[in-house]
Amino acid sequence: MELRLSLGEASISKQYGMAKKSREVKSNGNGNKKFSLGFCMGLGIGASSNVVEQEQEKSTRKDVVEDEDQSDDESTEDDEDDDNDATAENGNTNNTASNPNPIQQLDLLPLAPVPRSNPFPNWPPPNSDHHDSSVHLSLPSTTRGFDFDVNRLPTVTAAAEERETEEGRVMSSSSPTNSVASSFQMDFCMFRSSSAANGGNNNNKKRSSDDSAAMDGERASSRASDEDDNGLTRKKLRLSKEQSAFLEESFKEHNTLNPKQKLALAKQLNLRPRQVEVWFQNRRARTKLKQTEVDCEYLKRCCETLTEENRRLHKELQELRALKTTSSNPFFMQLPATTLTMCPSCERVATTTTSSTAPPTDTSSASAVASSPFSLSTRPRYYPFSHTQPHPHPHRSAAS
DNA sequence: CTCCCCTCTGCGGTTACATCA
DNA sequence: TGTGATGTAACCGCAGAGGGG
Repeated sequence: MELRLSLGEASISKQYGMAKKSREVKSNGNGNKKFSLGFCMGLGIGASSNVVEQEQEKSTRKDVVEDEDQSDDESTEDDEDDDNDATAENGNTNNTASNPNPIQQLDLLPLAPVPRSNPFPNWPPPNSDHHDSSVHLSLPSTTRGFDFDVNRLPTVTAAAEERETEEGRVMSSSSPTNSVASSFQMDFCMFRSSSAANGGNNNNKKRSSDDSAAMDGERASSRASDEDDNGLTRKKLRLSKEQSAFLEESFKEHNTLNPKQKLALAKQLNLRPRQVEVWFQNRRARTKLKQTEVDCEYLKRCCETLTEENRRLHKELQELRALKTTSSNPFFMQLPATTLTMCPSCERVATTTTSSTAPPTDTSSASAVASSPFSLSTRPRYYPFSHTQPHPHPHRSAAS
């Protein structure tokens, strides 16, 4: 089987001209090799076996069940309803559990199109304004305003299957990057490997609680895409505005997610938990980057202000020296030492009279920096720089 | 208790793709 | 229509925490 797979991968990689990283076959930690069955469908030719379809559906169900084990408010009736819906949609009444060794059916894969069930029975949501994905499959994804939401797993109804069968020709002849089939199949790959990974985990490490088992499954599912988009072009999946807005709102509340939150969010948005996880990771990264930019800008302003202050001080010093050399006042030298300071905010020079015996104040010392209004502790926080919190003006108090 | 292994998670960096000017 | 810039989803590798044997 591995040989068959590697051949398939090679063909795909060759066909797509990809520099594929060697992650096609991995150990699942139990010494067994696991691989993506679904990748064979990535040829864009279409799957050929009902058995394969059943396997996909079965693994999908497993994912869904495990996901819903994670959520407290889910009942198993929903699962059954989903199963029924999927079966009804598919028109496939075969007993999927009756196949003892479905993996052996792999060699039937890459030929004729086959009816596909909906891997996510509740996908798309009933009130979704997204159209049946099968309608959009015939459209090139590069078209502007193309409405096919690649984030949603395709729902292929029996009525749409014929159309899709015809469109398979278009898909297979189109460029891989434009092929809707690629994302289509990537999703199948993930479901497939999810179940495989779950099995591996269960064999490898026995867990007593359903929770932990589900966690393993979820995590495996999360990372599954890392392993199983073998040879397929990574499809860019744009989140819808609604999804982004919802995620954004959620991020405002908490910028990290615990597994339950992640699953709930994924379920609510009809995304995979992995997508939610990645979105939050990227969102945190963006926040950090923004903060870095703000800090950078802030330090730049600090630098500019200090440069200006330095320039003024030099100018002031020159004036004082000129005054000193031109002054014939005998009391000039007996005046107490004066330290000039400038408020970086209002840019006014203030004088501080010190004892003539005291050492001159070093305005560039660390203490001066630490007391500077530009200390890092007061740097702005990812919002526009403002002076809403004016710093105390030492020279004002000294002057008063 | 300590060590080792495994899993999970977050992060930094990067890649790949979609979109726009 | 082609192209570079930009935004971002997805990926990779690593580190650290935590649990179990």
